[in-house]
Amino acid sequence: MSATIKDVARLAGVSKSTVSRVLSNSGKYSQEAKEKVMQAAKELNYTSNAIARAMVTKQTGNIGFLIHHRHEPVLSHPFYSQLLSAVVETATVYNHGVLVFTDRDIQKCIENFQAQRVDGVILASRMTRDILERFSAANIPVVLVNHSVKVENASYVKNDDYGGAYDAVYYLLKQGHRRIGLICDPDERQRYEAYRQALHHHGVAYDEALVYFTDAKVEQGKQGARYFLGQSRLPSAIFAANDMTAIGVIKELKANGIQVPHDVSVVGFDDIEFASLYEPALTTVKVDKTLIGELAVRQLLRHINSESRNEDLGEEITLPASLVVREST
Amino acid sequence: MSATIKDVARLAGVSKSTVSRVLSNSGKYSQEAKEKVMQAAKELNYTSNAIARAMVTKQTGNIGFLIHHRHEPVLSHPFYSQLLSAVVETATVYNHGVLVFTDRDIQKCIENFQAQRVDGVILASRMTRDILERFSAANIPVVLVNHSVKVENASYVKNDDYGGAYDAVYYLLKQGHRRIGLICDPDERQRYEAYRQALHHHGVAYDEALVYFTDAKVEQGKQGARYFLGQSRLPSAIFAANDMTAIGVIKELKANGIQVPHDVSVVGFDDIEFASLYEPALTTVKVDKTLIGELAVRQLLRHINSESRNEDLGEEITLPASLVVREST
DNA sequence: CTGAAAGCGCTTACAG
DNA sequence: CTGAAAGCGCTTACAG
Repeated sequence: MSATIKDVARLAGVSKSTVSRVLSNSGKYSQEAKEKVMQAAKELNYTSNAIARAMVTKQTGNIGFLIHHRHEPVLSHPFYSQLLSAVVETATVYNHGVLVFTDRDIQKCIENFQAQRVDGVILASRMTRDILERFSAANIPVVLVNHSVKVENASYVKNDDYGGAYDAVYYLLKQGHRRIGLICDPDERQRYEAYRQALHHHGVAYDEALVYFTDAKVEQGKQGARYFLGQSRLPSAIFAANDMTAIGVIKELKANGIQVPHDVSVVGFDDIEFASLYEPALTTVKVDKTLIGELAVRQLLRHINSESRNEDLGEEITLPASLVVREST
Repeated sequence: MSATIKDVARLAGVSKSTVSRVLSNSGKYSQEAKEKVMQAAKELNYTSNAIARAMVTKQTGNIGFLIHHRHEPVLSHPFYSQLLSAVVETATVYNHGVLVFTDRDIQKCIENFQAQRVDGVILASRMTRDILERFSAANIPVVLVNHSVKVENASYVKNDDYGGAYDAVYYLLKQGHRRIGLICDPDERQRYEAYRQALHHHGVAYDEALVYFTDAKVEQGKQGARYFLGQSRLPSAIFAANDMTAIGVIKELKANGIQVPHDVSVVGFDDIEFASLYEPALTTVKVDKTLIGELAVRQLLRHINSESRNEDLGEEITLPASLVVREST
């Protein structure tokens, strides 16, 4: 179908070896050879075959992106779509493609990545230790995003969840709030801990009844709001540790005639694009999804390009999170 | 590194051919051979090498997803992220990976797709005819999403933009509106035409001053609102032919003390997740992004799997669009 | 039903 | 600087 290196060689009157050298710009070749090859390649409309190259170099030039959340696809979640967008753009800059899989069956995803021989993968979902070990066994470099299961020789790019959450709660405290509700994904330990500590440091007793664990979705936020609505006394502020949840909370409160921020203050987490668009605009913890994505691929590429030495390249980058005060508090 | 078919063959005491047959479940093999091979494969932790297979079968099992918009990445736009999500999920079901590229340089993307030998690609962006012809020349099947440049042997999955937009304007007309503004991406010819026709069919003169062409973004929506605000008389309704634009319009109107829908009605287009979350919840034209994504990969797979015959498989699927009336009108 | 052999399109030592 | 040859890990006729 499409021309191969062999066709080019024949037309240029040189060997395949020479063609390969000039096309990949490696090794030595004469200016004359180069011209003939280039000319022939253009004439034949030659495009390189990454598959065949990968066969020998063991590098496909593709990185994998894996995402799932409790067996549900979340690729369209604003947080992840922005992350993926940054990943794809950065990878493209470095001439890498990104291969995406989401599947309820995570084992199948791993197999696919292995079969496709990706050079490395970015894990954007919560993974268990044994899953990480499979990657390690398969000798596939990984970098984990916003993740805390430690495993050797993996890199981490994360947001300062603890700091961000602490700031959020501290801010609420400073505003005079003492009854502060928390709605949090049970996997977000850092945010939960920060909430506890901030309270503790400021002499506010921790009240279990003020904490509601649930998924990071709008509907779950509504549920959380209902949970608080069911209590004899409403918290004066709610830290919904995710913007989608925060929006659900506000909507449900409004539906029950409760004004935000007049009656209850709400702060979210993530600063998705919609946070500033919503009304009231969300006070939230800003997470730099674009930078996270960018650093994740950079870090991964570093692993990939230094496979030779078996040193532990595991590095951990934590990006600062900052509170953005808007209208919901 | 990882075990190959050869290792499995040795351990199982059969030939590579036999291993290949049982592993890919093709051709004939005895039950006995199967057991030995399976056992050996498991023991060695064998995973197939899709690259090597692609080398001979000429099928990588990957499809490409290309997106860009006037040289800007839009992967994180809610419309496209939902589309991609559906594409990835559907592809996964059919055991295909999806390789994503976004680049300002679209030629480079095409080269990458060719080099990676994707089996086909889904084009989610506006493409010019010559770009489509490159795919055709490279013999890569394509399916275009929401796209109108016709090219032979390509399939189209689109939304009934014309019908949806017509319904939206008709609805506004029925509500008694006569001065209806339009804010529209210049590439969305169908929406524009539907606007004109609906007006025409109902005896309302077309007024060029009521039409503002711009990009489908929040900021551009604000600009559009300002444009109308600058006129001596505000339209009584604005059809912002994209939800992001519609939100921008509403925000800007509000900022100027104008109530939606009390003073001005606004209808959007797309029904992104945020449309129903925003306040006022957007009246908009619902586009089934998930179904579009699903049908696009199904259609593409059909092309891929019937490459033998050279018949024109170009098919065009148009999905109905329906108006969803909420609070902004 | 099974195995030996060729071949997919490249890259990379190895000689020259 | 250049070419012949081996080999990457598979699949697929072809014999048997």
